[in-house]
Amino acid sequence: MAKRTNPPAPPLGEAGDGRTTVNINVVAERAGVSIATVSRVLNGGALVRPATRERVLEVARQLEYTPNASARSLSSRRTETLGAVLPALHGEFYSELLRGLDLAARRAGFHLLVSGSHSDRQEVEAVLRAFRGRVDALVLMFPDLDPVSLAPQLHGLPVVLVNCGLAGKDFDRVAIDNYGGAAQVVRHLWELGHRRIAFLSGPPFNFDAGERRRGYLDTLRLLGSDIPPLILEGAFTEESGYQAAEALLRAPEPPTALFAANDAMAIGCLAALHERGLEVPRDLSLVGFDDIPAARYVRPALTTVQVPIARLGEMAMALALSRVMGHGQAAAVDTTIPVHLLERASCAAPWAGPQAASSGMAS
Amino acid sequence: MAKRTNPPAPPLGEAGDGRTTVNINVVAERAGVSIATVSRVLNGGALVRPATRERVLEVARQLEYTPNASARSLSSRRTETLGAVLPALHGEFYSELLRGLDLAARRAGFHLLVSGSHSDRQEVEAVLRAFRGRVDALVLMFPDLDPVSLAPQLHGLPVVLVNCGLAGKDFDRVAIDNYGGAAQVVRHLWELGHRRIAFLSGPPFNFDAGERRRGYLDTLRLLGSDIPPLILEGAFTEESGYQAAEALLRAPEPPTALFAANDAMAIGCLAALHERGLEVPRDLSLVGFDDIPAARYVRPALTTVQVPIARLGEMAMALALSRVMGHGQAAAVDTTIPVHLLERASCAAPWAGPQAASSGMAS
DNA sequence: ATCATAAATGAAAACGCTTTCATTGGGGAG
DNA sequence: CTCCCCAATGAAAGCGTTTTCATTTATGAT
Repeated sequence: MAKRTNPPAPPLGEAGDGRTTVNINVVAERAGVSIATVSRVLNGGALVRPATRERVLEVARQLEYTPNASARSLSSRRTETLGAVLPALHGEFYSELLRGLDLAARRAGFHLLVSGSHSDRQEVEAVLRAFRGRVDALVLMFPDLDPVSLAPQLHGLPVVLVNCGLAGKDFDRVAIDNYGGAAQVVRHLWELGHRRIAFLSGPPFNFDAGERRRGYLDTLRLLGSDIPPLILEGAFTEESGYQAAEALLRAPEPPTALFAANDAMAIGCLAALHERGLEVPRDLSLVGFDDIPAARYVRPALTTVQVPIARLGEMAMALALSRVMGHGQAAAVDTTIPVHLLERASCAAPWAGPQAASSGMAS
Repeated sequence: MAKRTNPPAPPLGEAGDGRTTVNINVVAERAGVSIATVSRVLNGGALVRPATRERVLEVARQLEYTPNASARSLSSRRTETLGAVLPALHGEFYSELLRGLDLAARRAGFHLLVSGSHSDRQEVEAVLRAFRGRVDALVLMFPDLDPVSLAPQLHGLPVVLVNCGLAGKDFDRVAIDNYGGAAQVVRHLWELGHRRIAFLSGPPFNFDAGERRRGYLDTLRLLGSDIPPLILEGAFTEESGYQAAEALLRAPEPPTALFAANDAMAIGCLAALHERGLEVPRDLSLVGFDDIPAARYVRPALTTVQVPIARLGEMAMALALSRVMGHGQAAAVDTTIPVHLLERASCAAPWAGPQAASSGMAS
């Protein structure tokens, strides 16, 4: 508070006080050069005589000088920091995403300012505003918000959207190939001989969920299925998977395979089926999506779609960084990360044959 | 680069250019006051006439003015940002920790600058240096580094150490009650009737691992065990758990219970035992530590110690924040977060009774 | 009304850096 | 031996705030 009350102006070079922060002036004086030269040495390094450079560097090392980041960004208008605004920070998905972001950021010498736990639009806007002057670009992810409407808050910062629809032409975007992954699942089941393939969907407005559903429907049609698709509504939670399984068993003509839009729901199903004395994959083939760690531990181990989430993060960061370095503002980029099916133990050829009569299923 | 090349000085109030950043000057001019007043309105808000305040606020809103963070911190020496330097960002543990940190930070209106993936000391030092002038305090976690030796890099920033030994008197510290958790485990097994309780340890220099081991040993002694403790060396990985189980089975007098220093190893054990045709808990009682999600999914579900990791993060952040607000520099604080045993299905009374003869075990 | 006093406001000096522009010295070319 | 040019350096002007200190303007008490 009363830290700046020294009109006598502390004699620059003096470390006398013992606690005077070492700034560029001190280094300059000690090295017998101007602050401009110190700055040059520490940055681009162009146009400094080797001898001078050495001297400055030596003094800086000796004094343990570290440039003040705020001052630097104020002056240069670059923060060397990227912001990541996510719906949450914990959980398998975001954790991996973060790791990818961090990896790519550090590789480029950038820092990562994160913010999670946003429930409503208000909060997101507040954060976006607060990030002004703190970051050089943003990586945004909203499973359900409309990103374009946020544009005004962005103050012209480069933005990369992760896993969301409608990039518009203003933002770069990178997403998982949800559609393709779903297609692979359906194809796989189809090739095993399944014809009655049900789909357990995610929350209605979630982007990933929608894409996976679309993949399921399109592929079924593409394969020439003449049986109407069966879609159960889920919510990406284990609980909702459990309930869906119960509903499934009450269906007049139960399917021989179930494709759950994520692993959590698949695991919920598994529990429900197990309780009913049904066996996977004998009585029902089951596939998930995401390949969360638990998928490996359930019994039977879950066949699922492996999603390279960390790579998603890395790509997003790379895109953001390339905007920051910004050589020539090219048009918005839209990247899709491929995924692949991981066959484990929860699928088999249909028990009662492709032309399953509904009777054969009970017990 | 050539952004500042306008000697004619852009007429302040003019949005004419279309892209002139709105700063405090513009707001001041439009509101017909000095920048000092604008600053006052936007900050403490003391000593401004209500009418003036309203006018300024209105103009600011209209112009969508957001103060520049760099300038603000340069001047005020506060960044409203906290740094978290962790060994990694992904994985169950860090993910939860991060969530706690984020939660507490946002609650206080602070931002979170994170950095993970540090392999060696060099990198940590570099990050610490780079954080200067970017954060108001630090939350540090090194499972194995000696924190005190880093002090010089810290430039007098407040620091909170998470889960590490030797806080020294310079740093606050918050840790999980590893020791107490281990004690609970041993007691639980003892009460079930187990006397031959083995311990599968973590990496030698890891703090958590050491504490858990200490808890195991002390408690056994305290309970008056006359059987020498049996310690197997592990590495906190599933793989090492698997191998340990094999070693265990070759022991002359196999224990009736195994306490693994973390869940990953316990799960590895489980797999190995299962392959040998042994059944848990009939042939061996098994306990883990951490309560990772997978612990719930393995069969039998793993009895383990639940660790409130998010709370750990929250506490760390709270401590850091209280230093930043810094009313009176009290002595360093050392907090321990309690944990509790979660009984699931992997423990039972010993099969062959407390006075187990080694013969009874095979099959 | 008048003056002391307190409440509002403004001017200007930092904060620590980057970057422009001017200046200084040396070296070669003539 | 000059002259010109370029490499190396320094002076100084910002960058957008906060905060001190002085100044102006209201508020009461007399």
